[in-house]
Amino acid sequence: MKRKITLKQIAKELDVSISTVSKALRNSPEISDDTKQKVQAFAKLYNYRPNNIALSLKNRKTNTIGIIIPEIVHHFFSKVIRGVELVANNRGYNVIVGLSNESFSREVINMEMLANGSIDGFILSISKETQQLQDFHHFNETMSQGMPIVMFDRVVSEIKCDKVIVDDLNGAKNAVEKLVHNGCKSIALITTKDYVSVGKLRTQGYLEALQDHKIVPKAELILKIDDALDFESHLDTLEQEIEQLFKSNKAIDGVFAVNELYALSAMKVARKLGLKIPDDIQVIGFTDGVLSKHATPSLTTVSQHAQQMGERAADLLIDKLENEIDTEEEEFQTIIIATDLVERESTK
Amino acid sequence: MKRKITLKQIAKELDVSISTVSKALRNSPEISDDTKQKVQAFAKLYNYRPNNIALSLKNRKTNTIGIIIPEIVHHFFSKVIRGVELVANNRGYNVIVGLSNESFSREVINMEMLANGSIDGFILSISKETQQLQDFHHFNETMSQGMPIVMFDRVVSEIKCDKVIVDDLNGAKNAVEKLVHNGCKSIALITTKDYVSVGKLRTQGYLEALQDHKIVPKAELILKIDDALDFESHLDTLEQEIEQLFKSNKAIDGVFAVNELYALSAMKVARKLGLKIPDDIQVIGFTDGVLSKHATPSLTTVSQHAQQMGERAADLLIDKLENEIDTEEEEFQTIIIATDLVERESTK
DNA sequence: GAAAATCACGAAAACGTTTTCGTGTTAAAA
DNA sequence: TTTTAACACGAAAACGTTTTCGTGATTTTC
Repeated sequence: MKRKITLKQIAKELDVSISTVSKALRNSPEISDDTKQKVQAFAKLYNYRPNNIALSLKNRKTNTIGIIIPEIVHHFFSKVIRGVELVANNRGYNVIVGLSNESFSREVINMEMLANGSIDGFILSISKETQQLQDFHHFNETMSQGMPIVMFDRVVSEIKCDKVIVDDLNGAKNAVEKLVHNGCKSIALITTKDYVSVGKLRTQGYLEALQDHKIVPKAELILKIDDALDFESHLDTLEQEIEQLFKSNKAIDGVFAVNELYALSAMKVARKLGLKIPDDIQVIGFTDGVLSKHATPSLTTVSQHAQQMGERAADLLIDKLENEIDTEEEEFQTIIIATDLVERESTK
Repeated sequence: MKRKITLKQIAKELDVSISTVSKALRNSPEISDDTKQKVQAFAKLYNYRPNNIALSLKNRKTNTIGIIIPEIVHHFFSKVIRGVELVANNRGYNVIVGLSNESFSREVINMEMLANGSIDGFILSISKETQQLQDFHHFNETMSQGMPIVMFDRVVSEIKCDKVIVDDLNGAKNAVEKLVHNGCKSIALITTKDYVSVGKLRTQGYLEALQDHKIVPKAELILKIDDALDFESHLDTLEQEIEQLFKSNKAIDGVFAVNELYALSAMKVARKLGLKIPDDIQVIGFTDGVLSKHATPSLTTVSQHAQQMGERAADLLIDKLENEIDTEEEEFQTIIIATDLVERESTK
């Protein structure tokens, strides 16, 4: 088990100085061809690679970007990561992943851990708990130390930074309009409590679509789920609430759900109540994940282009990192990613 | 935008030496209480945190582990990552994620990128292409430079290192036995080509189970899918092949599939052919992901405990990193994670 | 043949830490 | 009072790079 070879060792072996070795390897004109050849051959033989840590320290630049997400076992977030990885690697950067598990304190700890020199900038989506607590000091602190942040999906307007968001409002609006055009007269909404920023916007899209078509929204058609930290385990409750909704409103012929799981549950309950999809009732969900694609019937969804979000976020961050020219007068962008309606079997 | 504060700056402000500041902050008895208080107060005020990069360079230890996986948009792998993150963070380590996208060259590049000082050790699952090419030089090189590797799930026996694997053989065997006990007389197998190590083992488990019950395996009941790099896009072909299988063998009353997608496709085709699940035909899949849980009918699967795999792998790696006592005579462990059969609606 | 220019290389600083060792000052022991 | 011990701190090296600047030797120029 030999250690990695360093410039110093090469210098010693070849009886030249460290500087000569360094220059020879970088093909500096200062060094004679003889010496260059000798050094380069030796380096190749021993498979020399410069130590990244030393480079980071010297250049005060790690070429690594940190990404903090609430949850990794999640189609949307993992697709975002893939997008970030893709452009980051192409542009010579590494990616460190930190998980907040939807917890405020873990978000803070993870950020502090990475902020001390490990990375050059952050890409993140804030945890539910942080959204509830409305405590954003860690973002401000990080940025005030000159470390740029790009937020995606779950953003907070109070923080001035680059952002990449989904056009939640119009995505929802288009989906509901689709239902209206398909002849739905009584469209239910299954959404989250309002503190979840994206849930709120999607709800708003639903309302606007109805208003545009002169349909008066009815409160009894709107089901707001309290999605406590893990909704996976509350499937029963979820289904019961939906069943209640359907039973109290027999006229429902369309459902818009703000995520896949709600939509799938709605379909399941509908089937249980003997309703045919899409003949008796049509369903559209938000978030185009694996579940939608492989459900039976497959689910029409609003696609968020998660990978593209990751790519844009990474480009935004790296651009900022590499253009330190505009030191003062920071300009922040917000990129809005349009959604697509992916039509499948759950709508006519 | 102030830069992060350093020891040097504190020293200058307080008119002491850098060493004094360092010692004061680490509560060295060499420093008087007066000075300590002064320094610590100042450091707190300016929110001083030691620079990780400098520490890494000094200690020749990054406290970061690298994890290379073929694909992140995948329930199994993201669960493994979560497991790794969990114990890594608990034990004071960061996690860097690299994606090979099932490509040999990207696997090599990613490893080289991280191996030059960025991390202390690897946790990885090899790409399909690497499995095909049988080129493992990068693993050997990495290890010969003193960087430990822990492989999980897709491992290769030629490489001597710690491993965490699923008990694929017995997992498959148990599943098939379950089908036998449930009265299935003609059990089909949907698997991959043999170069995929796990596919091969699961196939073997199927065969052993049949033999144990004196059932003679029939070649026509075994469908080997050539899962080229992305099977998501070959759904049609997949379903056609399965339909062919079912039509040519009307007696089939049980199916064991080596992954979720194959199992789901089998269910879909069966339903299309008018077969009732689980009455006419029972289905079991390998890999307990979201699809299985939310399918209708929900799918009985072999659970691999992905998160636990990640945890064990991380512990294995960190143990090795922190016990450098046994320099020579390396002992390598292989941890076998037992599977569970999660019974749902697709079996009786 | 002397001055100037070119060449080929080395010394040293810097990035931000920690730690070993040395040293001047004060307090305790003889 | 002198010697010794304890105290409080600073200088410097080390981790592995890159880069600026200096310098001796050789070559060119007039």
